[in-house]
Amino acid sequence: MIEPAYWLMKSEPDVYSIDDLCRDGSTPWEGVRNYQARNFMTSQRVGDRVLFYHSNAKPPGIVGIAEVVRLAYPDASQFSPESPYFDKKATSDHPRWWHTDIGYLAHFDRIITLDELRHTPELDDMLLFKRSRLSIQPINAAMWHVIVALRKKIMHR
DNA sequence: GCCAACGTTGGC
DNA sequence: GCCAACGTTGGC
Repeated sequence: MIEPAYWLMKSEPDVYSIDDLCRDGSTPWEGVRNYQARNFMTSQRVGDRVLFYHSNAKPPGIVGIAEVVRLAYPDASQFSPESPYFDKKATSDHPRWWHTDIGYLAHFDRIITLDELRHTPELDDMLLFKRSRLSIQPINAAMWHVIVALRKKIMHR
């Protein structure tokens, strides 16, 4: 059996939230226009696990899990002059931007906030803190397990 | 809404 | 290939 890889993917809830993904079941992860994020996405395989992160949210944090349901294919929006994601240097023979499809798995019972992630010593090496603008990033298996365990932890205030 | 961080573009 | 200008991300 092949082990899945783990990822963190950011979305602004005002644009596309985990509730939207829950409603849709799955969605094409269109519109990524950062090379490193694209390269990570093209290396995703069906069955890989995804931490769904709400950025530009109050508070920002991980709100649930999802999975990769379709391998990367060319992003149609790069070819549409009307689209805000249009890229005049992309051609159908040589697409520049690719994306996978992401499927809903579950909401967490609570948000695991950025602040809480920062204060979890096992997560010190998360790219989230070092490369704050990278919207798709790999997560190692140990971190994945720490995070999914955190969601069951009861917060004392 | 502000602004620091940082990725991209394009002139040279 | 450098780097200034510019645009975007995303926390606060």
